[in-house]
Parts: sequence; C-alpha cells; structure tokens
Amino acid sequence: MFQLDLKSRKSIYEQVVDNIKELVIAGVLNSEDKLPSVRELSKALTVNPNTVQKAYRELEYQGFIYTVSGLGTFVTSPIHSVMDGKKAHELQDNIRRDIKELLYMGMTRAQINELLQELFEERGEGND
Amino acid sequence: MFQLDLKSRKSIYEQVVDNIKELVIAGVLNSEDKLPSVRELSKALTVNPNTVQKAYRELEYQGFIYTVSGLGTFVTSPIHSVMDGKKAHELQDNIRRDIKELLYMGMTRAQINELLQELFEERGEGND
DNA sequence: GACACCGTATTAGGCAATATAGTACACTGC
DNA sequence: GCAGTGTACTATATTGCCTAATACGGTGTC
Repeated sequence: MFQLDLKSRKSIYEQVVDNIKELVIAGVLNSEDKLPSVRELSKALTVNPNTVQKAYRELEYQGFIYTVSGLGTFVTSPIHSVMDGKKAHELQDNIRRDIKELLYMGMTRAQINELLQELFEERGEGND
Repeated sequence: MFQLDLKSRKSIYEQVVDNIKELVIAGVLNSEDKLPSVRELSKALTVNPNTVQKAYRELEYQGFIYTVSGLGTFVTSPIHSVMDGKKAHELQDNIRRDIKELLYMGMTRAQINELLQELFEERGEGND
C-alpha cells in the first residue's frame, strides 16, 4: 500500500495517517472504499496493531474515514467532512505562515502564483 | 516578548522558535537586532535556560539568527538565508499538501486566490 | 451455536524526546 | 578581575511513541 520511513523524524502512526490521507485526497481511495483491516495493515507494515489503530482513530477524528464495528473501516464521502471550520482555519494559518516565510526568504509573488497554477492544472480544476 | 501556551501540543522550545521566527519575518525584529540573552529570556518565560538555548540553536540552524560568543545572539540579515534550497522545498511541499486538503474539503480556487491576495496586500507587495 | 473476521480496550514494559536542575568553562567588554 | 555572554555536561523526572500480549464485543457465514 505504501512504505514507511523508519529514519524519519515523524512517528510511525503519523506517517500512516499522512499516507492514507494522501491516497484519499488523490482519489486512489474513493468514497466507501474499504481500508485494510488493522491486523492486515499492521502485518503488511510489520508494525504493532495498536500503532495502526491509533492512526485509524486519528483519521476518523479528522473526518477521512469511519468505522463500522465488526465490518471494517471505510473512506468517508467528502461531503461529510466539508469545511470543518476549525480544521480549515488551521490549514489556512499554516499556508499563511509558510508563504510569509517563503517571501522573507526572497521568493517572489510571481513564483508563488506559479506554484498555485501548477497545483490547479494538476487537478484539472475549472476557474471557480 | 511573547507568551507560551503550556497547554499546547507543541513543545516549549518549538514555541520559542516559532514565535521568534514570526517576529523576525514580521519585521518586529530587524537585521542585526540583539536578542535577549539565554538567561534573560529563560527568566522572562520562567523556563530552563537549556530550553531557550535549544531554541536558539535551532533558529541558528535555520538561518534566522547568529551568535557571537561572549556578545550575544543577533538577527541575521535576510540576504544570508536566501533560498536555502532544501528549506524552500519543504515549505513549498507543505503548501501544496495543505492546499490539496483544502480543495478536497470543498474550498474553491477563488477562495484560495483570495487568501493569497490578502497576504500580498497585507505586506504591501508589488506585483512581481 | 461455532467460527472467522472485524474494531476496540487494557495492561505492561522499553525507548526516545522533552524539560528541569545544577555546575562548569571560554569568550568579550569594561 | 568582573559581569555578562554563549556553550557543554551530567543527572533526573515526565511524557509520548511503540511494542507485546491478552481479552472483549459486533458482524456475517455456515
């Protein structure tokens, strides 16, 4: 499914969270898709089931997945996690902080606009 | 100088790093300004001198400040920390990741452009 | 009901990072 | 010399992460 970087400063469960989040956002995992079970994924990654469980709990808290006891865990449809105000705020604050730092380092406004342009094109976004 | 949030998930030294970084980027602390001494700031924040020292070491590593033994620590002129490739890359990756997440959550391209617009205006930036 | 699969909870221990405390050393300017 | 600066070191307590092992309850199949 994905690889772990044991040399990373990030903890394992954080890496699991980030990787799955990316798969969902990129559309590799779609709404209502079933995720690997805790035991299955823990075996595949050769980590402890508790570690995977912690990652799933975090992903559920963030609204990306939901679980049905006895059945498994599934990808939430995006409509359910729409604009959780607090989270959107945090993301925007992060972006603001990072862009300010890039500007301080000498990056130009044009270069930043270019970065966004590439992102939008990559997603085949419209103009709204 | 600033306040610490002891309830935060962030460690103390990280909060010190972030706060000082913001002061530098916002222009509250200017190039060649002298920072409070390790002992002075640790007393003001009622934390251990070692914790402040760790924060200063990190800020020096990131290129925001420099130290002269026996004299103190000072703000680096921005020209010295220009576009450290690795760091700029990390920042851009962060921005990419956060914007993708915002788009997934339903934020529109227009709203994101607006966010940037506000940032640029706030800084009184030109058009390049 | 038996069984296999799911998520979940609990307890325990090891390890690393964080923060504290205290002490010591080298450098600079007066 | 002295006061102020950064820096280094040891030791300790606390916290978070990760592992290990075990147990419990829900669901679907037979």
